[in-house]
Formats: sequence, C-alpha cells, structure tokens
Amino acid sequence: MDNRTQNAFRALADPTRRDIVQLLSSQDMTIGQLTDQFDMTRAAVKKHLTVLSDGGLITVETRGRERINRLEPQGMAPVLDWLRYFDQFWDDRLNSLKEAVERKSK
Amino acid sequence: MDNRTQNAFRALADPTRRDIVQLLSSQDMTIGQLTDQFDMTRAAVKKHLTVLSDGGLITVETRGRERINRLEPQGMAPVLDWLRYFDQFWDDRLNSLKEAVERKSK
DNA sequence: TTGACATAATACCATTTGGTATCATATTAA
DNA sequence: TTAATATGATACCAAATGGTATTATGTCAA
Repeated sequence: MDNRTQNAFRALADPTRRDIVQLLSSQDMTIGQLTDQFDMTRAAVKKHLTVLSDGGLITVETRGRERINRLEPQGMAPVLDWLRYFDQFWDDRLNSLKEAVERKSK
Repeated sequence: MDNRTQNAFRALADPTRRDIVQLLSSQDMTIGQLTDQFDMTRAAVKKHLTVLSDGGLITVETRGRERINRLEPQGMAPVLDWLRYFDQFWDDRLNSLKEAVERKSK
C-alpha cells in the first residue's frame, strides 16, 4: 500500500483543494488569506489544508502567529509517476505537455 | 464547474479504481474477469466501473451477454491538462516523464 | 424451451467526507 | 498586562462513499 500515492490522489480529488493548490502556485498564503477566497469557514479550509499536507502537496512554516502555507512541488511526484505507467495509452495531449516543458527548459 | 475534470480526478482517487485502470491497460476485461482480481463482490466492482465511466476513463462495449470494459486513453486528458497548470513548479521527475515519452515516440 | 451464465439494479449499512459552530491557544501591539 | 489577531481543536451533522445481499434481466446452449 503506497500511502504517498493514495494520499496525493485523494488530496487532488476535491475541487476546493485543487483551487487551493492553484492559488498557492502563484503565492504563499496564510489560512486567513485562503479563506477570503472561498465561501466557507476557516475550519473547513483548515481541514482541506490538512488533507493537502497529508498528501505531501503543501508545507507549513510558522512565522509568529501566522502560518504560511506553501506549495510543495515534489508532492506531485507520486501522481506523475503513476500516470507514467500509461505511456502507451496517452494521446497527443501528452505530447503538447511534453512540448510545453521543453519550451520552458530552454 | 468543469465536471469532466472533477469526475476524472474523483475516479482516480480510489486505489481499487486505479488498480482497475492498470489492469485494463494491459487487457480489456469483463466485470467477471475484473472481479476475480479483487476481494470484493461483483456489485462493488460494478460501482467502481460506473465511477470510472463517469470519469470518462473507460468505455463499455456490449458483446452478447458480456460487456467488455476498455480503457479510454483520452479520459486522462483533463487530468494532464490540469497538471500542466503547474509547469513552473515541477521538478525533474517531470523531465524524466518527458524523456520517457520521447523514447517511446522514436 | 429451459437452465445456466453474465450482468444490472435496488435496498440497505457502516464509515468517511465536507461542512458548521464553538471553544482554546499563542502572538502581537497598545 | 490586556485586547485584538491568527490559528488550532473538538464536537457535531448531513451527505457521499464503498461495501454487501438480494432480486431482476437478458443471452447462450442443450
């Protein structure tokens, strides 16, 4: 049982959590800042952050009374590894992904 | 609300369903054949197949009294598209993914 | 036509999930 | 020191989820 893979996939299964990941990709944020972006309580956002943390997708740094939530890029690795299992099935949408990465790395 | 993306991520969130996807990647299978691979009832497997179908990851072809479950590679596209959003965050595990695809396409 | 086979559908159940409300804790600033 | 701020923790709830058992439907073969 690969818990890292399971926890990462589980973390990405909820739309609010995927939105949080996108928000954190542009900027580190506190729970308070994140909560402002959603129509739910801070406690609910906190639960989502716990699931994201369990999934290895974010890390938290305490700074004074604030806690900075930060995207952990390596956390996506188990997901990418699992997807690679299906090389032979992917269509050219994956090729465009590949090309985008190539453009970036130039 | 992008239901395709949500349904695909949801479909991949369960370990049994990911196992089913892997099994179907090597061979099309009926429910009966799939059920043999798991320690659960046919009804439970059927539910997972419904979720996978909702997620666009499999298609079903009726052949006589059998129903052949087949992997639908394009179904992974919404997931890949979403992941591409994070180009700038990915580490070299993505590069190795890119390289694997390049090797294949030669 | 009848029985066996392959599957679908439904009702039901325990647990998990996503949310709220409330209370507790720690830090900053006046 | 005390009040405001930022967050954590807990109890609780409704709905979704993952499973079973049971019943129904359609197809193949003798």
